[in-house]
Amino acid sequence: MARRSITKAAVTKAGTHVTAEDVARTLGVSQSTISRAFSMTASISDEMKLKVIKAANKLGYQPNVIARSLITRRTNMVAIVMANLVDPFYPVVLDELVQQVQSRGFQTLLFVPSPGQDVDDIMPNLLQYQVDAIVLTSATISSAMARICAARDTPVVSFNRYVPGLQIHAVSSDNIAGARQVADFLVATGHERPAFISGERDATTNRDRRNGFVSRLKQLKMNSCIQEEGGDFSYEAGYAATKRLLRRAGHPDALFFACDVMAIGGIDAARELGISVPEDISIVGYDDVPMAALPSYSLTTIRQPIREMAKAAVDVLDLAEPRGMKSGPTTRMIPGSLITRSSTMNRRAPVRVGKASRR
Amino acid sequence: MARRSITKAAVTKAGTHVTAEDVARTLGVSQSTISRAFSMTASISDEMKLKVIKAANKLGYQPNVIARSLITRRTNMVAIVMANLVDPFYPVVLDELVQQVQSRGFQTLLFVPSPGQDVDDIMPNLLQYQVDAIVLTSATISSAMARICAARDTPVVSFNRYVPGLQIHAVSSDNIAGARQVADFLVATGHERPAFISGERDATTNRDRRNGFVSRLKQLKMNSCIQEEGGDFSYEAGYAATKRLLRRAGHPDALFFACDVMAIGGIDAARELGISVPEDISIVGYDDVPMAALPSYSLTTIRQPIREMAKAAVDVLDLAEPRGMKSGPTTRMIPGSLITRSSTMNRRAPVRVGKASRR
DNA sequence: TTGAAAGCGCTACCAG
DNA sequence: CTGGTAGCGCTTTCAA
Repeated sequence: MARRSITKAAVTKAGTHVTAEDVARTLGVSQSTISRAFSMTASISDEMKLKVIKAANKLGYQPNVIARSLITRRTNMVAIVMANLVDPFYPVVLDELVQQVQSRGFQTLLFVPSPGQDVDDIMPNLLQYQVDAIVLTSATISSAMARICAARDTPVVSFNRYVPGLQIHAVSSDNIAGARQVADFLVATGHERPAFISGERDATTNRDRRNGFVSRLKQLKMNSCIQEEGGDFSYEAGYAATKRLLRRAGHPDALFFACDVMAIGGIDAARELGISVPEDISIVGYDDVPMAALPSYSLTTIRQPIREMAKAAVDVLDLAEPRGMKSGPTTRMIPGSLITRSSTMNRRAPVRVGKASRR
Repeated sequence: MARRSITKAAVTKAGTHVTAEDVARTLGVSQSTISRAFSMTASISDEMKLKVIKAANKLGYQPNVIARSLITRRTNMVAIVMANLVDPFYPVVLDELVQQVQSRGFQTLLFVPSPGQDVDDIMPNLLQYQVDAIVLTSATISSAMARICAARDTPVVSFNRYVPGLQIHAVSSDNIAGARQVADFLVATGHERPAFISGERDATTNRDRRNGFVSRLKQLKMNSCIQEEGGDFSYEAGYAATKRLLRRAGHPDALFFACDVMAIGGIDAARELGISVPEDISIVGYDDVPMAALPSYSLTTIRQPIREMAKAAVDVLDLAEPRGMKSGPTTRMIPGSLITRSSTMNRRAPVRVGKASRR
């Protein structure tokens, strides 16, 4: 026993690893008092609190949040799962999400599934870290996994995807309404042969954008909408699909892409074929990524309100509450807005629509 | 049917916090045994291990890594501090770093300093989480903070910056050598009035690129290098600096920017002024961000070997070792390579240099 | 190989 | 308001 305390004292002296116990000893108070000085709920005299803080600073003491977590059952960590960091849409999403998380006094544990790994595979690992909440971006989990999270009272929100019936929260922009705005706009500006180029076939974002677009065109008595499969949401997919489409007969006069990055690939493909944008063909994207505003592309698109979406997503996790999902799963759809730039033009009065703006 | 209800029961129980104790009780063994089944160093019979794992799965038990951390003093978390997620260089860096961290069985705790907050401000918070190591991207800490980390045996590596004399590891690309390659290339292709447009004035990346460029030009008997201050590494800074520079007399025939994003701003600015790239002026960037390869820009640049840099950064943290910095701070500089595209041309034989390539 | 017991550093409850 | 005391869930001696 004696040997043990000698060792401990030596370690303390070395400056490594100062504990509340150490601070208590130098002050001749109890360890509980040190704890109270760093808690905002516990009652402690201002005088004592000041004394403790001062001593703590001198010794370099910082409460160990890991030890705290063990007893409070809260780690103050939110897991964010994000499969694709490189597509320009996601850095903005991550930035806004992390800001929201941090502004509530929480930290972000970031999980990037390796290629070929799906979210369910990483969930067990993630849950071991006892995170207080989980944000899934452009991904979903199985209903079995959703049940496990519910049983643990760990709220989960899906960002930019939703699965009807799945017992997790969801926040996305209103993709159907956004796509309808595009249809309205293209028809109003005199386009007669619109096409939709899809991204990842089964993603809800893709389906909603396509369905909203096609169904609104039908309502407007425009029954022929060419469709081309891109396969995924990449630049390469947009580029390749555009080349295929434009080489075939019956050229469309407007292309609506499932996302901006694809649309930018589409613009480059059209230009390579000697087809001018917007004189020969109008191009519309979805997202309003930073690149869409560059003068070389100046892409007409639907702006996703990422900041509000991120705020809504983190709000619904209800981090201030002790734990759990209070009110059953919520689905929130936030409307986007049409940003007209010069990748589209009015074919009734052949003047460029919108104005070029740099970034 | 029967199996189904068992599963359901297990999940329900999972809600009430399955601990090693619970698994031990159902198996009639000690809690220590459960612990040993999930440890790879402890000795346990294969038979027992299997039995424990099976029971654990049935009950939905997962070891609580927070509790484990308290005693092992290792959280298996690496903090990554990244101030700017939006500039296209950083998503790639983050992606590679996280891959490296995860591939070693660690997780990433991501810190994004809010505007106006510097890294020293967030370090105390970060250290409370008892992370095993810290990666700072494009940022440094005070020497006082470096000493605190050293005292705690928490290794720190600075990615893409270095501070001579600071007791932390550093990994960056060899910016001086890269800039020299640019100078060599521009002189070899007949440029006579080069200019350098700087980014953030005091960043080591900026200083090394400028100094490497200017000093190499001098060696090559080209003593006049125009310099223009951009102020920061943004598109806007590159755009504005280019406008200022090109409106003044004595037009340069080549612009070397402190980074790609600035160079892209520069291309847009030049085009707006009716100056053709590369016919009237050659433009070179630094980084090789994904956008640099787009046909609209097709930017000649120095490619930073981000994957190797990320690997080197995480390697130097020596995560496999119990703790601490074994061998004093290391500084590694990894060479980049010149990628010639069509934003530059050979002014001796006026034909475009390099070939356009999409992304 | 296994079980019992002692903590890791902290919070939370109970008296005083 | 403060000190004592009991754990949080786990790893790790030390015996058996």
